[in-house]
Amino acid sequence: MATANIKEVARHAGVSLGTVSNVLNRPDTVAPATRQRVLDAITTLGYVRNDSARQLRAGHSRTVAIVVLDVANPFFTDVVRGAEQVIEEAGAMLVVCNSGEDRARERRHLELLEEQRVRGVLITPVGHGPQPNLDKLIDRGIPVVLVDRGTGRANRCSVAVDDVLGGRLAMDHLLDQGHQRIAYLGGPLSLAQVADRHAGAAAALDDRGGTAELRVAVTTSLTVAAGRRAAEELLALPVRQRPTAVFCANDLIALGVLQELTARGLRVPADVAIVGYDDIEFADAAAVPLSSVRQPRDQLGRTAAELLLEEAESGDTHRHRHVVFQPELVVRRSSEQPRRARR
Amino acid sequence: MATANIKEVARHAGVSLGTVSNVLNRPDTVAPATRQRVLDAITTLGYVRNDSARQLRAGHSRTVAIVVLDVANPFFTDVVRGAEQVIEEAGAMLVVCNSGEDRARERRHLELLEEQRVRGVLITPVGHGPQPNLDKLIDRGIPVVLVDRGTGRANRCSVAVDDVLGGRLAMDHLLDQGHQRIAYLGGPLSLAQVADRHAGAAAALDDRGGTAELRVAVTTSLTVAAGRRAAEELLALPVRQRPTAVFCANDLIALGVLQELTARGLRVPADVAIVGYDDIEFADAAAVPLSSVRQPRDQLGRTAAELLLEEAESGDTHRHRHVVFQPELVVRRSSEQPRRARR
DNA sequence: CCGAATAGATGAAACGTTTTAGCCGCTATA
DNA sequence: TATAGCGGCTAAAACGTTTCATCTATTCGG
Repeated sequence: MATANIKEVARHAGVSLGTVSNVLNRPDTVAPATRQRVLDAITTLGYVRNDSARQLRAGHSRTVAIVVLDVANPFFTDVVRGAEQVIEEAGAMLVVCNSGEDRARERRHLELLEEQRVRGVLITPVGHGPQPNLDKLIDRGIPVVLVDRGTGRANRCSVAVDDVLGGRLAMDHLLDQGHQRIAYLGGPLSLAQVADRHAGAAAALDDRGGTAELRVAVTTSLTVAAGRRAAEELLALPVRQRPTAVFCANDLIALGVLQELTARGLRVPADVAIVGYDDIEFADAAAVPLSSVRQPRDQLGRTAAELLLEEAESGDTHRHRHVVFQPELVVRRSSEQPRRARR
Repeated sequence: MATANIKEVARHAGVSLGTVSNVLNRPDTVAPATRQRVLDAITTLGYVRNDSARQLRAGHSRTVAIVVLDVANPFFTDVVRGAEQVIEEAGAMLVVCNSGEDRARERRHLELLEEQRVRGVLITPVGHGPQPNLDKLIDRGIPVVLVDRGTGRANRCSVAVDDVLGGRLAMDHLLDQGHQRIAYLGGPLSLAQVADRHAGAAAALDDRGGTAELRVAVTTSLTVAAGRRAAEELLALPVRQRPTAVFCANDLIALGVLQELTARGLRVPADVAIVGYDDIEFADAAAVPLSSVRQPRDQLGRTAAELLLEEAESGDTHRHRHVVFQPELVVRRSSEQPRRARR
């Protein structure tokens, strides 16, 4: 069906085009009788606003985008749900884009979003370092809020969880359990989350000044499959060098490690202890319930969305803010085995 | 920055407006020298196409939407990834909308998508029965493909997995294990998936003609939390009436049940056997690895996207198709306990 | 060397809104 | 009675593209 437009509605109701627009946008400025006539015309013609035309006129759309590293990662789905809630309350629409930890895909998405003149972008960027794409958006006046990534940059807001602290918490815990050979599993290191959590762990180790050592095994991504492969590598080591505990950059990796170790006959935590990160819903339901560093996921999303809307409303008067949440260690069976001296 | 438009580019390059458009859309029709001049102007001005204007002209956008019941459900995230792949290859963009099993939100999303004149919609609808919103979209010429929902309807394509068969597989398996009191956990029943899986289970029971019984416990949603609550209810039953096996409408519920039962001191599968549905990645990593009915998730998404694009291209000549995949039972520890007569 | 074909570029119309300036008829005020 | 103010409405411009009919050189075949 050739969709009816505002002009046909006007003709059908015997009013001018501008009046129909007023009925739609400022109903109180038009007399009740005419208003009703217009509304009737709208329903009989099945008229539906054309958003392209509105946007064109307005100069920007009413949608907000969130670009995440992995749509299938429960951490991000929770962040998305938090953001969604706030955005929808504001009458806007949230579209979810998946960069898949791939810079090229991220760039492509940002280009498309820029063409669409989106109202704003929430993003967990793939890399750290300079981000020309994001700067371009900001130059164009599109608000950008960094999610799960703190920054000192003055030209954008951010919400984050203190990943260095999170790394510390996990490492301190494992050291407290007496572990001497510990591995950090995660990657790619270009992800700031991965790097920061490692930095925290390394710092905790340093502070102790003991003989414990931290080996790093870099994975290609933060998925269950990557965790499985990483576990295989650990198992390939001579037993005397094999870590007695692993700290994983996220829970998906931890679950992969757990699966692979168990499949190969090792016991968790007796042979190898595991601490994950994110405390996703499935951590608690795992074969051995997983210790994990918990992040306030949906609050992260909600706050990010609020900052974005605030910036979009207030325009130039806006002062960028950087919100940092504190993580929290949740200890479960995967790391809790009481143990004495370890060798 | 006031964004540069095509006219300024034209002026800057000393050509007409139409020529710039040609450079953008049909580069081969313009002389190399001018083309280069235009391209230079584009980069120096930082010109970015305005998609609203393009859409307005074209009459429809280049984005495709997928409306899912729950963004945080791993089943749907996998479907989304499958669809995404196909859509992006075609140079379009996939936006993910979350109905949250809520009819009102679903309707709101569809209205917004209609206003946006999206190229097409992939959707797992909340209810069964007539779907006026979808029919409206179709009337307007927007292709709709039903995901995970077969239908005899002639005015749309669909991809689905045979849920009745899936229910049968699960039930047959549990009956084979000698269970006599079995519960089906899932809801709301308005979800066709939930209803069909139950129908399959009931049919399997009928076919046996034995004394086994199937109790139904309806949950409010398909989440881990709902599963926990359902398990509590089961535990409230007198022991002699308590089911010895439960078949869950999806894996999230199954994981919730597993968690709650374990927390209350029951053993799985010794005291209660569990079979889930979807075979999500975490089923295998659960405390007790979960038996589950596997669905080809990303193929579901891929196929749906392909059907949609096909319809969008071919227009009127399109013949609607209904693709049905077969599910497959994956037996793991949660239901595998060898057992004799059961009482 | 002429007419026709052709490559390359142009100008204007169209897509469907929102917004703004202004018009008309009426009432309240001076 | 003249004027200002106001509610209700209209007409037209503007947003930034794409497309199509048209125009102008240039080239080609004869």
